[in-house]
Amino acid sequence: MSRYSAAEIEAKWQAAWDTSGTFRAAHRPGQKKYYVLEMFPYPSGRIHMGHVRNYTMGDVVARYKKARGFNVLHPMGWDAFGMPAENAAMQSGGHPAQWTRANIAEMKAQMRPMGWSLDWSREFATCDEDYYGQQQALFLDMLEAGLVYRKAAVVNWDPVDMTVLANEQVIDGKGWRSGAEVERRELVQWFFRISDYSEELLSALDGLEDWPAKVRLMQANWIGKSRGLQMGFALTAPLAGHETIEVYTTRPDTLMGASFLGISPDHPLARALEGDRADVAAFCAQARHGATTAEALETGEKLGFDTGLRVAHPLKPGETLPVWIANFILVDYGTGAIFGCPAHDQRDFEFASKYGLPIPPVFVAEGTDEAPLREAYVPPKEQPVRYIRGFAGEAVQTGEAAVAAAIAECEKRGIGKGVTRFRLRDWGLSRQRYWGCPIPVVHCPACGVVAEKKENLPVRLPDDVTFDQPGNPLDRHPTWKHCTCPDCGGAARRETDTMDTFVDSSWYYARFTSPHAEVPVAQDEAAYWMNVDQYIGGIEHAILHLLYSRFFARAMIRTGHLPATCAEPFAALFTQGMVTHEIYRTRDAQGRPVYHFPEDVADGRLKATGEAVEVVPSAKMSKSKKNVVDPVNIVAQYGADTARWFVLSDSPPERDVEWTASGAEAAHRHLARVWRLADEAAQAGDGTGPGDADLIRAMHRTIEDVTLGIESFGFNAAIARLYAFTGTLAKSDAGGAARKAALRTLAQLMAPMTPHLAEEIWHLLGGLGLVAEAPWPVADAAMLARDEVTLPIQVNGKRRGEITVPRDLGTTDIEALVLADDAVQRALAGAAPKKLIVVPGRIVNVVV
RNA sequence: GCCGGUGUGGCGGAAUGGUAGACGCAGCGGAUUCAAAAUCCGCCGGGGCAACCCCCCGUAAGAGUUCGAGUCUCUUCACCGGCACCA
Repeated sequence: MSRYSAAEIEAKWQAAWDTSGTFRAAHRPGQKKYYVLEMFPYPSGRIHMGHVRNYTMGDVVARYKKARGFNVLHPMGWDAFGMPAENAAMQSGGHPAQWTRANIAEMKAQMRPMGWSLDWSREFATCDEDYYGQQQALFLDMLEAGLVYRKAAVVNWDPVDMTVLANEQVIDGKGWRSGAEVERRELVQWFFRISDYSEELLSALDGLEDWPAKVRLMQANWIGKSRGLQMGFALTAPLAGHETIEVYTTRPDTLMGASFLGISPDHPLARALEGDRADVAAFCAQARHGATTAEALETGEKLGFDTGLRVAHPLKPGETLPVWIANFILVDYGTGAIFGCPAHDQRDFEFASKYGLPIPPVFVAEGTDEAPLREAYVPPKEQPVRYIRGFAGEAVQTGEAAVAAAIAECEKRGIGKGVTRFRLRDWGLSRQRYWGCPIPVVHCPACGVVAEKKENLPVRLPDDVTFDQPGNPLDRHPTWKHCTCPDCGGAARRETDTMDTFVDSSWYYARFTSPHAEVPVAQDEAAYWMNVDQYIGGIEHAILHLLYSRFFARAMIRTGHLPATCAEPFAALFTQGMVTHEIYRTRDAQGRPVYHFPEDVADGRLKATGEAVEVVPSAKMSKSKKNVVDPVNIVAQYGADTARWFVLSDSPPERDVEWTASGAEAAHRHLARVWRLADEAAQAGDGTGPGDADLIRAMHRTIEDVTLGIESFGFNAAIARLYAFTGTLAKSDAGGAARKAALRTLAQLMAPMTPHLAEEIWHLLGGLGLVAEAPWPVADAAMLARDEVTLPIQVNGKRRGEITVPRDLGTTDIEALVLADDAVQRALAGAAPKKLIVVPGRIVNVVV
């Protein structure tokens, strides 16, 4: 009799899997494949519980699918480019490559003891020359296909990271990583033409049935499709080459309610006026400044400036509207100009009220008459309203119908055309950083922008760079950027921008199918392994990473790098919840919060001083709050199986799970109990016992439930069933043979979650080979059916008793038994039941 | 503001329209032990009752559909997430 020793068991079985190459994926054309992928990590140097949960979920799927006979691909790599490596170099010297490589080594050393069934032979880092070189090849092909272009653009400039950010990387006006207030600058930048795919990226969402509806909705909102009318308003007096002002509207049905025309301070006409008139320039400067401050955004005050210009109303001959410059109009949405319809748009209403402009209603609620408005009347588009200033369609119609009618009418009259617009903008990928994939082009004074030749790839990052000053080290490198033009051979300058790191993660899933290929993706491998059957990661990537990847897959199809079937690279997506922990806080002499690590706290007091701590409700583990538990410590204390078991139990995978010391303790206690049961069974004989049939029946029930649980991502429910079965096993008076069979099955069912313990038990009780390679147990349908069923008896829908009857007893017989039941007799009190409902095999309800 | 989601014991959470609270944590009682650790067994939503018989209440609140509602419909409230001068 010995004790459960995770440390011994886990090292042993990890070595066994390695030796037998259990998790090495090989292309086997005859076998059905299954590709499981978890979002690869940034090599920060430490794994955290979030990684443990994410990768354990993927591992459960991978191991389960393998047992079900699939040829499983379950790779791992590193999202290795990016700012933190450069920041580290700036702060403490050293080189980003060195820092990154060391982190990868350290993190891998923490990951391997977790026992995840990863094919490490496919490992790569995005900072490998091999990887980014192929990425450059992809880029060149995309450039040739017209999917990449350069333009001058007002960009979001992060003054702390000294780099450009994509719109998506600006959160509340601040850089997503640095948190610094973002500035606007005009720079020539590289862009991916993701907007070419707006319609397709939107409509294809419908086909992603195994994605969370939430994620699909978030992407649809992000793409932001709208249907409207684009039309020109003619200036009464042309100015600086402007004869008309183009306006986009989604509510052309409200055209008769227009009371002014508004343009953005950045609109070309405003800029033209700015040059001539100091008052306009002053206003525009104020409006631009105001729009970026947090205060202006919160108060949302509408500022306007009447230019004195006027435009003709296209539907009202002889009538004109004033042209205002307004701070709330965005230059880069629509045409940067609007017509204001204050009666039916709250912003326009506020604006018109402030500046005394008319507010004529276009429609009123059915059954009401025109009356002065105190706020804009904006009913849902599908609600019918009565048009009092309509010009197309019925007098009473829905907004939707009116918009369609208005577009048709305007097109007929030649005063505009229906257009579809998207909020999604092109993806700016230029970054003025060192630690990223160099953009493989050359600027030649004679030939212009020239693509690097593929045989010259990769364009390597130079090693000898310094980080002692802000800005782009590539740009100030003494020699790197000086090169010859691939076309004319003359002196030229290399592009010093590198790619946004989201590019790296937009195709890594495809590279895993052929990580060492001489081309970005080997077609036969991609054809076999793609698409990812199950992708697992955090909800925080719902928009950016997933949208970019969907675009990249399409771009790779267009450039011949992926088969046409790979447009949606992630067939199923699962977004897992976070790992949270209570926060322990005390206050220092100044009343500032001081946080404490969980291991320094016991029974609500600091171990060191005995001072009582304040317990703040659970939140995402974060270093700054010190509410973190290091997986390395947990593995050292309890073993990987305990950590794996615990992060899967307690909460449904999509929800947050709270890490508690007592929960981890309980998980470990349970695994030790299972081990003990196996150890006892191993020493028992092979005899029979009175509980054999019951135990085997319970075993089949458990196989069924656990299988369904895993299939449906109900890992917590599967684990609950395993707990229950362990309890049954412990109490069972079955003989040795049945106990051993039950425990071998238990080992198999636990193997996806606690693979090391499972191997140990499997081996101990005479299982053949590795449990990791054994086929999944199948529940015997005959064993699931009971000979007798217990039917609850309800009286008026409330449970009052139960009867146990043979499974196939007829309804009339059941009715007779029910009416004879004591509780029913009591409820009836001599009267006859109004109704008797028998749901065979389920329940009986007596209505009195 | 708009869109979406979630509300179940002290806590995390179970429950194809069919016995609400599986399983785990915490708590309580007991066995074992000289004692402890470890382990094992039992109890564990609220109220009534001498009572583990039984009765009443109970899944955020209110209404509805149904023989039967945590589950479906409507209204309200709270919390969480996403988007947000997007014309």
